[in-house]
Amino acid sequence: RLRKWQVRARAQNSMERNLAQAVIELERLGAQLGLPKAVLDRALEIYRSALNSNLVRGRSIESVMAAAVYAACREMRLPRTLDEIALYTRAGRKDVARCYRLLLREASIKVPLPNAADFVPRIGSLLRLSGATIKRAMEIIDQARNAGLTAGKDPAGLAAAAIYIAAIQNGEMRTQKEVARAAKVTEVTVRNRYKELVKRLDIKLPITKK
Amino acid sequence: MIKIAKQPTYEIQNVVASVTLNQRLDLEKIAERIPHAEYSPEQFPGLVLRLPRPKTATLIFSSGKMVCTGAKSEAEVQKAVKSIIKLLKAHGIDIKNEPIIEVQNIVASANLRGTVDLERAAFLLENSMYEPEQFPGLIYRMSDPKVVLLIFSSGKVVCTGAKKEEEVRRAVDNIHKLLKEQGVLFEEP
DNA sequence: GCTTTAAAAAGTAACAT
DNA sequence: ATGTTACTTTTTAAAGC
Repeated sequence: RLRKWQVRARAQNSMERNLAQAVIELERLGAQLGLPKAVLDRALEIYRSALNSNLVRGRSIESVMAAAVYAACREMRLPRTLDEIALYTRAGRKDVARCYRLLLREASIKVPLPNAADFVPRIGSLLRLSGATIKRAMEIIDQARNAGLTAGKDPAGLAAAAIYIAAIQNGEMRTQKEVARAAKVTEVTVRNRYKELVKRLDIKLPITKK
Repeated sequence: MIKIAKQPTYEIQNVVASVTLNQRLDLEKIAERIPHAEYSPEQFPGLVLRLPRPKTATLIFSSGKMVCTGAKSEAEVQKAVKSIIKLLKAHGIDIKNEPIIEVQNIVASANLRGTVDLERAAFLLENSMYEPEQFPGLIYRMSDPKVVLLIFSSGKVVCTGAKKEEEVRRAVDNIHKLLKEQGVLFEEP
């Protein structure tokens, strides 16, 4: 019986040690990404469930915590891409992505589908655009979804294109380069999405040629 | 007018097979004698032999086991393995046993002939994963046959993990039926 | 777990012209 | 601004680290 108690105590200790290290990692990530406390709390909950399901065994605490933070952001509809989070992690995007998929499948974490509109406020504020323009961009995204133009597309790219169009329509024009940088996608992606939206949604733009 | 139900079409794109020769092979000797053989043991233990026809790449190991990839059919696998053995023999490598060939994986592309609402499909299908931020297709794990399907909004599908062509056919028919039942496939040929 | 090989799908990216 | 090449996802065996 003593043996059983020792095994249990040892397991408990290793879990506590793991969690202590995970909290340090979480605080570091939270500070670098500037995430609100509610998201960090949720990320820790997710990490705890992963730990209790033995999903951390054989994986780095860093990768699993990064995946938990990404899952928490997604749950709470915060516009953070996986690449952004992986940037602050020693492990690469590939490893964090793998841990994230593990959380979805094995820890039965449910995450809402990414919505391009969720990215609009953040990109809009980075570009110092008006509330009206942000609202217009969200309308465009809504139209795009109804027209079936969003399937398979990167939500950040769609948000960038919608903002690019909305800004022009509201006389607050930003270049494709500026929008692309704020949305963390390439100019080519902004251009491709923008062209498709204008064509398929019959969007009329003020004479902005050249 | 007679309604002709548009059946999904599919095409096998890649067949991977393992081959057992039941004899050890000297990869160094093969690499020396066959100039286009690629062999870097520090990088990978297998020697790579590419055939132009059928267009395949075969990995050869010192244990006498091989992995043939790139064939478009099981018949092409047979041809490729025969060619490899003939090539080895022509370079003085003795092959005495008949190769035991086993298909390990079949990859096929398919067309459902319609568009798919991936967002709704992701909610309705239990074993699915849809992360457009990462990959444009919806990943669906089918239990019978046990294959994985990558489904795109265009109605194009990739089926992988099958070991028999029959499994590909069933998987494509199953997903076609399933998506129709769930009302997420909009057929428009 | 990684290394290597092939192949499709559609999207995004990097670098060249 | 367009074109090319390349990478993302999935599957599968092989021998060894």
